[in-house]
Amino acid sequence: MNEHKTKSITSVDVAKAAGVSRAAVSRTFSNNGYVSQETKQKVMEAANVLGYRVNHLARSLNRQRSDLIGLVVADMDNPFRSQQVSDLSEAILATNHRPLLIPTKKGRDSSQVIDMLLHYNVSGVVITSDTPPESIFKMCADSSVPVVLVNKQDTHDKIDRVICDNHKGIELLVSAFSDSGCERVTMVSSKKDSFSIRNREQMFCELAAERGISTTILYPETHCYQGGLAAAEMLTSESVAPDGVFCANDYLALGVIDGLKERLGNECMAQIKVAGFDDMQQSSWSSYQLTTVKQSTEEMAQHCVELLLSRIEDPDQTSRTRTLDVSLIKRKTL
Amino acid sequence: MNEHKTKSITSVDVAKAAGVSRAAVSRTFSNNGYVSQETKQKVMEAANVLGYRVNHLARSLNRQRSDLIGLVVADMDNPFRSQQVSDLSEAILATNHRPLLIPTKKGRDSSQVIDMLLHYNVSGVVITSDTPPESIFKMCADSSVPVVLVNKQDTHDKIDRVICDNHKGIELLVSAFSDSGCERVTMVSSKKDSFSIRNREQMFCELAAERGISTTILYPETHCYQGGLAAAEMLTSESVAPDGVFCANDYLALGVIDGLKERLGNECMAQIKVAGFDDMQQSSWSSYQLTTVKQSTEEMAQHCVELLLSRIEDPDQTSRTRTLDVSLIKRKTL
DNA sequence: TTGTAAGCGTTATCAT
DNA sequence: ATGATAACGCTTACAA
Repeated sequence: MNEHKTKSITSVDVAKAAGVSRAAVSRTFSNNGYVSQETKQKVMEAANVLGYRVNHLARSLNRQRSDLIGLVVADMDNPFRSQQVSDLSEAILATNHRPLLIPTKKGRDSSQVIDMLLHYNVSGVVITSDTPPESIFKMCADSSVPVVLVNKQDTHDKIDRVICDNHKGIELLVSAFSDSGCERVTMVSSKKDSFSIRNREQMFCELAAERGISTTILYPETHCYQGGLAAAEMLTSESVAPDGVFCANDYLALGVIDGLKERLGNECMAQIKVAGFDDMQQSSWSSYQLTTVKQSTEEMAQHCVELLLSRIEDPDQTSRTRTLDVSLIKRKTL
Repeated sequence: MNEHKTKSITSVDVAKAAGVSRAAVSRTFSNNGYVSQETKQKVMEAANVLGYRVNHLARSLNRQRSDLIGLVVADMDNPFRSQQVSDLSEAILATNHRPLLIPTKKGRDSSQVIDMLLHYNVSGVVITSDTPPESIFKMCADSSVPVVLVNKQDTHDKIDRVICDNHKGIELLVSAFSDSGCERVTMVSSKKDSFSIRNREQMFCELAAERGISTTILYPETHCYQGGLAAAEMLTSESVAPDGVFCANDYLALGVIDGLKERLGNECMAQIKVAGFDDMQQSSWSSYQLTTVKQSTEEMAQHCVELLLSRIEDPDQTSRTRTLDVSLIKRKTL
């Protein structure tokens, strides 16, 4: 417990105390180059006594990479998003990198985001925002910063993606609707743009048609709880009621369920089948018991860091796309 | 659009291009020291052409502070927590700092957390974890890194806190229970330790007693949805049913409501008053319509950055505690 | 107002 | 295996 309140302990201090050169200190802490057990020991001891910690800023400056990973995310209010963020940051930490959180709420200027990323020499970037301005990842790619896009359509040279298997998911769902005898199912989509939503929309129509299920699509303003509420209103004012409702994501579905219950009473859920997509935490709550398709955020995070790490190793490999497996979670609503 | 794929543009490049010294470049970008309009202009132009960006790593190394703010948070699964994180990171960004996200999930070694913080010379730390190991903020304080504790009891020299006004909140709630004629209300707490929970527990018992309301306390394992479910089970197996239930936080309350409905049927909520604390997003969902006390996460975030900034300015001022105002949100359950 | 030069704390190269 | 030494890119006295 020394009292150097202001001046911080550097490798020089440790070197002096241990009676070695600062190169030796560097080598012991970076596991790089040769150090004898003996000196390593001495260095460690001196470091402990002095309370020395490697200065990552200096290290990063020298190595030209910071071990920081930019985590660009919009809509953290969405609980599914925050789950993604949580798992991503855990995964990033697990690989000895640090997540630099960059929320892109109410239209933060994308050039600002780019600046943060580039200013800090981030070693990589994960983008889970719904509609990331192309400029962001283009800029990163141009500066040869590894980028992983999560559930985004965009494709770009040297940029990897991980996409959840919407096709399989929709297939599972359509089968389920079909198996429970649904003939007219309405899909709840959203006006706001999003790859996942559009993609699911298209596939649902295709696969439903193949099974002889007729489809209608509703477009509330947003794809969140409020949007679901609005969709429920549209649903109940339609001339012929559908026998099933597929929501582009769980967040919408919860709103739809609540809206339906509000208008039609709690028992209405027995008459109409509802399904969502994502399997967010709340979907399992007993007020909802939503049947849905699960995409594991943990696996997603795992894929992201693997892709990132591999591209940090070898920046010039061609773009890869990892598909995230999904599975049907059968609950009460379908 | 130049093609220096690998070599990045430094202030020297800009200086050359603009025909000035690199000090001039530094001055223009750091708004520090004198620069004539004329040279500023030249520098800016050259920088634009070259696509120059200040290297924050180098700047930080030199200035001995990184403008990074450590965001230490546990339990990001809790939607209220993620809302806090979201607002905090926005507020941090707004002050031209960057949030370094440090989740402390399944007992990450606290020394690891400290390392991350100290390795990067963070300019400050916000801790919203429920039970942050004392060692973390002690270490930071010793290294004179500004720390703000959110809803924590601990107090330490040079460490600031922002605490939500539990007293006022509980008062509002007790009045509400009293006004609707409740005489026996059960409080749902939790075995897991948490300042907010304990604090509310104690105050509730005190204030309820003053009003002649008798209280019982339940201790499920955790203070989340599952804990609420468990509490509901205990509640329904008690000999005499209470006429009111106060949950230490909304997350518990949602579980309690769902548990109650499951056991007693949907209509049971007419018989029993329920209230929570925090006002998380889901509490307003129509399946719950939970009456609760709101603590604004935005204001909380605002307080945090203000305290942090002020302490960065003047590190030696005495500890301050900011109290977060709360208000009663009346919905259907009480 | 501008330029020069000395750091900031590491790491990597090159001798030894 | 170890020790000088030159980067890494920026800021900031101090001179001019």
